Parts: sequence; C-alpha cells; structure tokens
Amino acid sequence: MPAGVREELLSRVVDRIAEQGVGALSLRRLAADLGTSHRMLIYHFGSKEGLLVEVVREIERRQRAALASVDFDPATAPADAIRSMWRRLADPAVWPYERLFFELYGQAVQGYPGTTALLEGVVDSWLDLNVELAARRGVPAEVARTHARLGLAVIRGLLLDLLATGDRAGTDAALEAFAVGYEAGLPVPSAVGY
Amino acid sequence: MPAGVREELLSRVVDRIAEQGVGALSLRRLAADLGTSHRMLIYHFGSKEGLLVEVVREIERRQRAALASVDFDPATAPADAIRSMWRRLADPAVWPYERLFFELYGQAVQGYPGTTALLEGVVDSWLDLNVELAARRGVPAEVARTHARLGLAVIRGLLLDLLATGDRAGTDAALEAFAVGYEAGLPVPSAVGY
DNA sequence: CGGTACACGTACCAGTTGGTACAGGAGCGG
DNA sequence: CCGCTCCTGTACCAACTGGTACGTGTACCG
Repeated sequence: MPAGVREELLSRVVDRIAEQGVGALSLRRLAADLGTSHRMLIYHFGSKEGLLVEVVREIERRQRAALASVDFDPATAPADAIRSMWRRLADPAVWPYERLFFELYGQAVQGYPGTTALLEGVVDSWLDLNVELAARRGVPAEVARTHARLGLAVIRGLLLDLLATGDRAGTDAALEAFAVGYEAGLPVPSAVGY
Repeated sequence: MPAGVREELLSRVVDRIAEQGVGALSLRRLAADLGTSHRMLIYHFGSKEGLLVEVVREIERRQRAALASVDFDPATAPADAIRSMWRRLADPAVWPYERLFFELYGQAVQGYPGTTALLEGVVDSWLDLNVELAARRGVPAEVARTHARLGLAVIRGLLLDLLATGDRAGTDAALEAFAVGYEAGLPVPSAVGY
C-alpha cells in the first residue's frame, strides 16, 4: 500500500477531525495541527467543501471496512450478531469516530453542502446486507428489512445515549434486553397488518 | 401571556434556526431574516454563545411541553404509549425541529460551547419519567429504566432513519414490530444476568 | 414637564476566513 | 544541462465574523 501523498494526508485529516469535530473547522488551524499550510489542503482537495466530501467518503469507507470484519456467518444467530456489533461500536476507543459520525449526520440532515452524501447509504446499505444474509436462512426480504431497520435504530439510538451519558452499563443492559427479546421471537410484520 | 420582547424574539429565532440550521449561523443573516439588526441579538442575549444557550433551553422547554401533552394515563399500555409518541415525533410538520435537535445533539457530543447543556436531561429526564410511571404499575425501577432506555433508543434511532431516508412506511413498520414485540413481553434484565 | 430605563440602529473595529498569485524546489527523463 | 511534473510555502486579498461605541427614539413615572 504505497498510500500516495493525498491519501496519507486525508487519513491524517480524518483522524484529526475525529478529535476536534468538524463544526469549528478552519483550514488554517487544521493545517497547522498537521504541520503543513492551509494552501496544501486547498491544493489537494480543491476547496474546504471538497475536503469535507473526501472526509465523508473516508468515513464511509472505514465503516464499510468495519462492517466487512463483523462476523456474518449465517450460522450466527441474529441476536448474537447484534451483540457483536454493539460491542464493537460501544468501545470507548472508537467514540471519537462515533461522535464525528453523528455530528456529520446532524449536518447532513440539515442539507449542508459536502455532507449530504453521507445520507445515501447510511441506512439502506445496512438493510440490503441484512436482507441478503436473511435470504440464506429463508427469511422473507420484507421481514428481514424491517427487523434490520429496527436493529440498526436500536444500535444508533443507544449509541446516541452512550455518547451523551457515558453510561456503558445502562446502555449495555438495554441492548441485552433487546437481544433477548429478539431471541424470544419478534413477530413478523404481516401478522400485525403490514 | 404577554411574552416580553426578548421571549418573543427568541421564539422567532428558534423557528428561523429550525429552518436554516445552526451550523452556518451568522448573527447578521439571522437578524436580517428577522427584520432587525445583529446588534439587537447581542443586546438581548449578550453574545452568540449566549443566544445559542437560550435556543437550546427553548428547545428543551418545547420538548418538555410536548412530553407533558402525551397520554400518560397509567391505564395506557406501554406499547400504545410508544406508538403515540412515535406518531407525534414522526409527523413531517415537526421534522425541522427534529433536524435541529439532532444537529445540536451532534454538536453537543463534540463539546461545542453553548450546546452541551442539551445533553444533561436528554436521556435521564425521559427515563426518570418512565420509572415514575412504571412504579404505579408496580414495575421495579431497574427494569423500567432499562426498558425506557431501549424505547427511547428505538424512537431516536428510527427518527434518524426517517430524517435520512424519508421512508415513513418503513420506519412505521419497524416501530410497529418493536411495539408488538414489546406487547409479547420483554424479558426482565435480572433473568439474563443483569 | 423632566428624567430615566429600555429598545434599537449605524458605523466601525480587529480578527479570521477561504481562496489566489507567485515563487520556488525536488526528482526525473531526455 | 534542460524542461517538466508534482508538491509546498509565503504573501496577500476581499469578504465576513462577533463585538463595541455612540446616538436616538419612545414610553412610562414622578
């Protein structure tokens, strides 16, 4: 992996932004922290917005990479898969990235330029993956999609909680309650009028 | 309600910010939109940060007001309460406020000045309320707290989904799946090792 | 009437912002 | 040696930022 000047710079930019946030971002301070000049950021990314776009893409790239490393053995029970996912995301070591993710999410729903690309795959790519996996178990796509949607919401909602309160034990307990309830069997939507 | 000049101004500020977001906020543009001068905003709120603080407080005030108007008759089943809450929050008419809420949330977890106050009651005040309600039904506080935490996460997570995808039907279905599963009986944490 | 507290606008300030013009300098193929 | 491409820094710009100084109008109270 030769990386390339630009890619290596981008990686450092993302790491730095994960620590400091993107709201009060200034090209000059960012460049100074990175030991270069703001001119370089403009040179490599064209503009501040261009840099933001690349940051968002890099975040997505890393999320996909993390996703790919999750245990998706069809033999694994869905409840265990969600437990494993939670364990990974709730780790304090990745909190800076979670924070950045939610900050960008908040900006994206407001339609700020450069960030909106984040919204495109932010839900559906996860649902699609789950539908595909469930199909191997013979679960109908509609059901799998709804359940995945719920599971994703639980994880993201609890992450929001965790980042605000820092209450790892409380959020762990809530996730476990969900997982156990899920194991007990969630109803299929078609049985309740959907 | 005589309102008062400052309160009336704050109300208009919040409405305006809900439409435009708080990220690219400038006192001058905001004032111009409101038909006044940025000097007035400083005069009434002391500084930009002071104004932000008041905006956050106003958001909390409105949330508490909305919360108070929800049907909390102890006779209402928890699953119906969460359905009612979802119906209220998923209404497109309040999307601008949801967007603002999540944008501020994202800034707050990054520790930006003026916004962090949002985090204090953002989870616990809801949990406390639920614990109190559950007590009237004889539900133990620990269980009620965990279940409330999960329900809150589901709603917030699905709201994030809804704001990103606009898929009302999909998120409705996911919430319904959760509500039905909840009616079927969630396990108590003590039974699973907590 | 006078005065005093509040509400408001204009003009201005210093600092910072993103972006640009320009000048190299390092490496390399010819 | 030249020339060329990639990379980097300095100096600068106009625009905009939050905040301040100062003056004005207005309403209420004595």
